[in-house]
Order: sequence, then structure tokens, then C-alpha cells
Amino acid sequence: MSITIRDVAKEAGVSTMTVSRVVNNKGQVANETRIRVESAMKKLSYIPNMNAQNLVTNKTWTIGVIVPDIANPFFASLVKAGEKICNERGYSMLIGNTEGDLAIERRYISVYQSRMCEAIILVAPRIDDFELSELNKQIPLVVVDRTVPFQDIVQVYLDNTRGAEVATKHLLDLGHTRIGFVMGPEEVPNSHTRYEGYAQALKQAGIPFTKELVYQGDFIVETGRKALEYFESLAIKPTAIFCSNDLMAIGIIERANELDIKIPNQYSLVGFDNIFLSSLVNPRLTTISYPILEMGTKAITLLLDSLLSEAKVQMSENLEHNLIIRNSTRSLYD
Amino acid sequence: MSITIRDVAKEAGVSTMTVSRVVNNKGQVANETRIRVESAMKKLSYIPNMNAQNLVTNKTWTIGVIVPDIANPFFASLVKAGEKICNERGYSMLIGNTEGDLAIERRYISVYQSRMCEAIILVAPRIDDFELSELNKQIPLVVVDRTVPFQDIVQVYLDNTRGAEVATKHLLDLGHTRIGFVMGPEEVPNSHTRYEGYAQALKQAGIPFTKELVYQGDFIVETGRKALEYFESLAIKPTAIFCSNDLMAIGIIERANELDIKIPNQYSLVGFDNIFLSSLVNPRLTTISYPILEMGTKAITLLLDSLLSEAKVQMSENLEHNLIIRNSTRSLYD
DNA sequence: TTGTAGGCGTTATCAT
DNA sequence: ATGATAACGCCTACAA
Repeated sequence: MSITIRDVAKEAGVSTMTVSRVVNNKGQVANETRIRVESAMKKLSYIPNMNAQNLVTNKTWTIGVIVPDIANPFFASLVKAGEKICNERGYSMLIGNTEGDLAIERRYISVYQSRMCEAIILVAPRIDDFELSELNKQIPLVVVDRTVPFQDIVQVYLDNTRGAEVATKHLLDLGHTRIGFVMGPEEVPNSHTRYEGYAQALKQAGIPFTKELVYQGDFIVETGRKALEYFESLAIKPTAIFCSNDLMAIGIIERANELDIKIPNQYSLVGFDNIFLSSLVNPRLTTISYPILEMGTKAITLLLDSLLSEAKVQMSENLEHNLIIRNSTRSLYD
Repeated sequence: MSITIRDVAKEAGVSTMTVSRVVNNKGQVANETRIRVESAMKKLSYIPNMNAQNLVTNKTWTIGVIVPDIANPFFASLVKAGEKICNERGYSMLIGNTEGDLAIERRYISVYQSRMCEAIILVAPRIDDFELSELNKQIPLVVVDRTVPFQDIVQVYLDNTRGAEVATKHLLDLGHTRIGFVMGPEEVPNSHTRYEGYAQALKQAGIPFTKELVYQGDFIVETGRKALEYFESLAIKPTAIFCSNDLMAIGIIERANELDIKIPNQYSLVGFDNIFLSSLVNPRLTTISYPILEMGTKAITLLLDSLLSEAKVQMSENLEHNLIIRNSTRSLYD
């Protein structure tokens, strides 16, 4: 069917090994021979079968990346950053979209193992710690955007609790005491870490926790819209809202604009993640920067380095966040 | 090193062929034997090497996707839609990010050929028609978001000229006669098709074309900001602006908000693409919907169907656009 | 500098 | 129902 190394060898009048040496630029080949081989390759439009190469060299130059939603700008940035490093180092990237579905997460992992990926970059908040640990014994894993209590798993994450604390504190500093909180999905660990940060900040400020100020969300825009309606329905409304992620905060802004509710006048609003969009909405969103690009870069760099050095680098990265103050918050003291 | 089919065969006391039959659920295997093999597989944590399978079956279950920028919501949607279909049909997806760089586009194509991808979904506005045609002889191609004058290339696109015409006409209908145009990059065909739509609509309305109303852009947010400054600097400013894509229109909105220029009061604004963001900015952007999700779905569906049927489906899809009227345009007649 | 033999992990084909 | 053998396209190790 397709042109193989044998066809080229025959055409050039040499052995397959000589062709192989030319293809891989490895070992000694007489200049004259090389030229003959190269012209044969060109003439036949020879394309080496990387699958066959992989099989014999036991190296696939392939990394698998599994994320909940590529269209989500947050993960898209991560993927892009990772892809860049892969490309620079000669790796190709397989991508799997899980929709946050545990079964799909598992399936991709198994497929990528079967495809002999050299490693898997995994953003899968729902798989349980132990399962990840077992998996990591079979294939190098980089766990992104969550922590796993096992030293031998490479992980890249951010101190979400601290970030949420900083966000809440910012609102407290502006004089707000009645602060609504929009939470992420129950099953996602980061929902809880962010919640803890919120609760901690309140506690430190000596403000009693009020259950009705917490709205259970799920990280999507639509939920932000509903959250605002919920807060509007309260007898005593909050003066500020801390949203577990930017996407929901944007939902709030969107709905507020529709209802002619002024932000930051009626509600001061803080998000989390600093996605691309957050600086484009009106008002521009005050938020906690989440260095997702750096996470992607770090994840792959850590990984490829550790693959290369054989010396399983037992490193985890805890990246820095920053409060980015824009126009969605205002002081009550003014 | 790793567990092979031979290890399993030995453990179960059968031949490799029997194991293979169990793995692929193909051919006849006695129930008792099957159970023995399955428990051996489980005991050894056997994972079939798909690379080896690919080699012998001459089928890789792999599709390559090449886009200019995965983090751009436009392409991210496309990728996501495509990935979904791939996944449903048992294919895996390799992804390559080109940054619109011709050299990188070419490199990915060659790598994906070498990896024996069964097809390549290509969003590469810069590669020339003839090169694509040659390539398509070697590997099935689906060309997305551009047209190529060759019947045998599967292509999925949209009538950009018509879309731009509709957009411009909308502004004309609102009474605008001095309409600015922000163009896309020179080397991208769709920049020109959209430009033509703009020019055509003006011509039909009997409005003379004015060169100073055309600003040369490049499809990114930052350029929109500059475009607005440019229009502001004109002696006779336009009353409306048609932007070749939403991203640039969002840049205009962003800058207008900063400069306290009211949209749609001072400028009516129309975008193109209807990306996710366009309904989130304030004012919400009037735009031309670009059915990118459908394009992704269509692209892969067309492709896989044609792979399956062997009968190289010579189909191209010209999808429908729609004018989506939001809050960034106003009538001069009010 | 070049070539030969063998094997990577799997399946197709043909026997039994 | 099961197995032996060869082959997929390539490279490693060794020999010439």
C-alpha cells in the first residue's frame, strides 16, 4: 500500500539500514550514498511510519492531556501552554474532553495508556486520590489544579484557600460585612478549599457566618445569573459577593446589567481565576489571578524533564496568586 | 519491561492468538478459556499495546487537528465539537497549535502523516490551495473555514461575503451611511471575502467607498482598541463600524468604555463570529453568527463517514449564518 | 561504510 | 475452539 523503507532501499540500491541511518541522521553514511537515498525518498514521497518506529524504540513522543472542557478559556489556556512546550520538544499531544464525567475520565486514561503515552496531564477533579496514586505507578502523571496527598505524584496547583481568603479580605477591607458567597460544585475539591478561605476570612474579622449568604453553584455562567436573583430575593441583601470563579461572576454582571442593578454600587463583586474575559466585561472584574498559563508550562516542563532525566523528579509546584483590583468593587467608606 | 500478550498467554496457558481473540472479542473462544484469559489479564494488569495493533491492522484510530490558536474561543469550540464525535466513534485526537505560522502548519501536517493519522482537520488559512490539493492526495483532509477550488477536498465553510453584506446592510438599514470597516489580516482569505461583502453592500446602497474608513486589522482584541482611536482621529468620523470579527469589536467596546465613548450612541457596532464573549460584553454585541460548533461537528462527521464508507464523499458544506441583533447598534431615525 | 539477522507486540491466515 | 507461523515497518546489535 504505502511506501516503506524497503521500497526506498530498493530504489536507492542500498539496504534498509542505510536508509534508516539517513532518515534518523544517525551513524556513518557516505555522502554519495546519502544523496542517493535522499533522492529516492523524495522521488517516492517516503514518509517514515512513526508507529513502527515507536514500537521498536519503545518511545512514542506522545503526551496525553485530559481536561473537563477545552472550550472553557481556563483549560484552553492550560492546553495551549502545554502544547507549546510539547511542540518545542518534539512531542505530540493527544487531547481528551471529559465534560467532568468520571467514566469518560477513566476511559481516556485507559486509552492513553494503551497508546503508550509517555505521560498524562490530568485535570480531573472527580477521580479519587487513591485511584490516582495507583495509576501513577503505571504511567507518569501530572495532576493539575488539585492536590493529591502522595509525594510521588507530580502536581501543579495553587493555594486556593489562601486565594479565597485574600479575595474575601479585600471586600472586608472595603468595609463590607455582609458578603455573599457563590460556591463551586460539591464534588470538586477546589470548591471546598475556596469556601474555607471565605469562611476563614470572615472568622478572622469576627463576622458571624450566615448560611443564607452561601449560594450553591457549579462554575458556569448561567449559575451566576441565578445567584444574583437569589441574593436579590433576600430580605437583607449582601453588599458584596465573592464568586468562586470568574465565569459565575460574569453571569452576575450580565444579569445585573439586564436588571439595571449597578455594580459596584449595589454589590461589590470579586471573582476567581482571572480568565481572559474578566477584563473585558463591564464593569471590569476584580478577581484573583490564577496563573493558568504558568501551570500549563510548568506541568509539561516538570514532566518532560523528569522523563528525560529518568530520575523521577518528585516536585510539586505551588504557584502564586494575586489580587487584581479592577472596577467591580467599591469601598463603603467613600 | 511491560506486560505483553505473551505474558498473558503463558499465565493462562494458551496461545497469544487466544488472548488476542479475547482482547478483541473476535472469533470463537470457549467460555471456560475466556474466563481463564480474562483473569490472567487482570492479574497481570495487561494493557494491549495499541501501537503494535495499529501496525498490523494498518488502522490507527487517530485524527489530527491543526488550528491557529486553541485558546481562541472560536477554535476552541471547533475543537471541542470535533473531539466529541471522535470520542463517540473510538478515535483519538491529536492537536496542534500553529500560531498561524506557515512553517509550523507544515510541520504538524508532516508529523501527523508520519503518525499515520487517518485524516487531518485543518484550519490553516495561509497554506496555499495547490499545496492543499497535493496533500489531499496523500491523506484525507477536511479544510475548515476556507474554500479551496478543488472538488475532491472535503471542506466546511461559510459564505463570508454574504455574511459581511448582511452585517453592513443592517447598519445601512438603520440609517448609517458613513460606516467604518475594520479588516482582518492581509494573508487570510476570509479577510478579503468579508471586505468584499462590506464593499458590495455599500455599492448596492449607492454609497461611495471611502478609503479612510477602512482600518487594517488582524483579528485580535488589541487591534480593536487601536481601530477606535483611529476612527476618533478622523475629521469626519463614521457613525457606525463593522468589525471583521468579534474579538476586534470587543476591543473597540473596551476602549470606548475607557474613553467614555458611548456605544451605540456615538458608534453603532457590528461584529462577526458570535463568539461566546460577544453576549457578555456591555453593550452586548450585535454580530453575525458563525456556526462554529456545527462546523466542527460537520467536519468530523463528514470525515469519519467518508473514511468508513471508503467512497470518498465529495461533499462540502456551506453553512448558514444569521444576524444577531443585540445592543451595540441603534437607528439614526429614532 | 554498509549489510544481515532478529525482534518490538500484535494480528491474519491457515491448520489442526 | 485453538495454535503455529508469518508479517506489519522499523531499528538494535553485530558482523563484514
